[in-house]
Amino acid sequence: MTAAKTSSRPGARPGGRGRPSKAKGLDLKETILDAAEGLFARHGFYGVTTRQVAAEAGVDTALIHYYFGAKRELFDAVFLRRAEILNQAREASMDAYLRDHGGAMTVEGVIEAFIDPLLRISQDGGPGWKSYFALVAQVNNTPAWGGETMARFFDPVVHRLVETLKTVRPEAEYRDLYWCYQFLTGSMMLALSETGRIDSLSEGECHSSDLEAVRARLFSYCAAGFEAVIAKAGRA
Amino acid sequence: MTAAKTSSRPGARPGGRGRPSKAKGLDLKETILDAAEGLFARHGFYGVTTRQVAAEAGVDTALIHYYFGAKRELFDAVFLRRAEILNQAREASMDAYLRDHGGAMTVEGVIEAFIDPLLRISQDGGPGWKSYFALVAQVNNTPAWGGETMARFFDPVVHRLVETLKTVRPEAEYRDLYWCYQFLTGSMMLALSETGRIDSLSEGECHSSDLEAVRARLFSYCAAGFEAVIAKAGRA
DNA sequence: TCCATTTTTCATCAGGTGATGAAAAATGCG
DNA sequence: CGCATTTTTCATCACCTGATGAAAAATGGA
Repeated sequence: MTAAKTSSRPGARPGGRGRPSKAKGLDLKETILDAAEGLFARHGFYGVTTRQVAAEAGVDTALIHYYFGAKRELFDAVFLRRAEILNQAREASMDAYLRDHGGAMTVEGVIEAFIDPLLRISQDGGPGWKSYFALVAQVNNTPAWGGETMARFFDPVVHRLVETLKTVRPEAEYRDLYWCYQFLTGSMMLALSETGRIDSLSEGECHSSDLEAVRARLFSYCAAGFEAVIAKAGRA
Repeated sequence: MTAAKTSSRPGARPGGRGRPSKAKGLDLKETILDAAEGLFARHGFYGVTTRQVAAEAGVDTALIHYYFGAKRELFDAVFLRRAEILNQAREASMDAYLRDHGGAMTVEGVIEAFIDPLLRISQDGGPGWKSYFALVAQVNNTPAWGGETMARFFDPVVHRLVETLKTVRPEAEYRDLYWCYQFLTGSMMLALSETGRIDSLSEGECHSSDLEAVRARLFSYCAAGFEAVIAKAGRA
C-alpha cells in the first residue's frame, strides 16, 4: 500500500484536496487558462474538450466549471486575458509615435506603430503569446461568431489607425483605407500565427518563427501597398 | 393511419428506400458534399457533427458513412472536390499571361494572373465556392493539420508564382519573394473568405461580398508591396 | 482548538458522438 | 416475372460530452 495517502478511502490522491492559499488559487486559475489557451489555439474551440484542458492543467474537470462556468466562458476568459494588454500596448505605441513624429508622420511610420507592438510582445512577452496570436488568427477566420468577437475587442484601435492615416493622407478615401487595412490585417495575422507553412514552402529558406524577418519586410510592404492604392484612386 | 406508407412496419417513410438510378446516386453524393461544405465552412471540422450534415442534406446518417467512410474522409472529399478545379484555373491563367505578355511581364501582371481566377470563380462559379473559400481560409489557419493539407494541394502553383516573379525580377532574393507571398496569401484568403468584418468596421462603407472592390485594389497593393521589399533588400 | 469558509474531488447524469451490421426496399438484367 | 445487386433505413453500440450536486479535505480566524 502507498504510504503517502492522507486518507483511507481507496483512490484518494496523496496530492491533497482542500483550500490552498489565495495566491495558489490564482495560480491555478492561470494554469487552467494557459492550458486552455494552448489547446484552443491548436485545435479550435470545438476541437478541445474540458476534460483535455483539465488533464493538460493537471486538475479535476469539475474545477474548471467551478472557476469559469461553462466552456464558452472559459474561452472568453482566455481571449480577454491578453486582449486588454494588447490594446494598451498598441495605444501606447501610437501615442509615442504621435508624440515623437506628430509633425512629420509617414504612412510607414504609422503602420509600424500599429503592428510593431504585436511583434515585440510575441517575441519578448513569453511563450503564451504565440498561442494567443494563433488563437486570434483562428477567431478572425471564424465566420459564425468570430467577427463580433474581433470587433468587440479590437475595433477602437483600428479606427484610430484609419483616422491617423487619413490625417497623413487627407486626399485618401475611407473606402480605400478600410480595404487596405483588411489586406494588412490578413498579412499580419498570418505572420503572427506562425503556422509553419512558409518553412516547408520555402524549403528551409524562411522560418515562421523568425519575426525579425517579418519586421524587416512587413512595414514597408504594407506601406507601399497603401500608397499605391491611394495613388491609383487619386488618378482614377 | 397514413395512406402513403409503402410498408406496414411502423415508422417506415413514404419517401421510399431502395436503389435509385446511378445518376441519382451521384446527385446524392454531391448533395451531401454541398451540405458538409457549408457547415464545415461555418463551424470548422470539429464544430459539425455527421448528424448535422445528414439533416442538412436530408439524408440518413448512415448514408454518409456508406458513401464517404469516416468523418475526416468526408472532409477531405469536400476539400478535394474544388481544389483540382482551382489549380487548373490558376495554371491556365498563368499560361495565358505567359503566352500574351511573356515578353514584357510585370510584377502586378503576374500577381493578377495568380489571384484573379479565384476572384472570378468566387463571383461566377456558383454559391458553393464562397463556402469553399471560407473553408480554405480556416484550414490555412489551423496549426495542427492545416499546413500539410494546404501544402499538399497548393504548393505547386505557388512555386510557379515564385519562379515567375524571380524571372521578372532576377535581382530579388528568394527569401523576400517567399515572405511577400506569405503576406499576399494572408490578404487574399481573408478577402475571399468574406467574413463580414469589414462591413461593420467601415460602418457600411465597404462590403465583404464586393469582390470587384477587392479586384480594384488587391493587385496593385500586393505588387507595390513586392516591389518595395525587393527594392529595400537591394539597397541594404 | 474548533468551526465557518473555500477549494478540490468524486460520482453521476442526460444527452450526444462517430460508427456499424443487418434488414428492408428499390432497381435493372435476364 | 424472378433475382442478384445496390441503396437506404433502422436499431443500436461503446464511448465521450458538458455539466452538476454533494461530500471530503484543507484552510484561517476566533
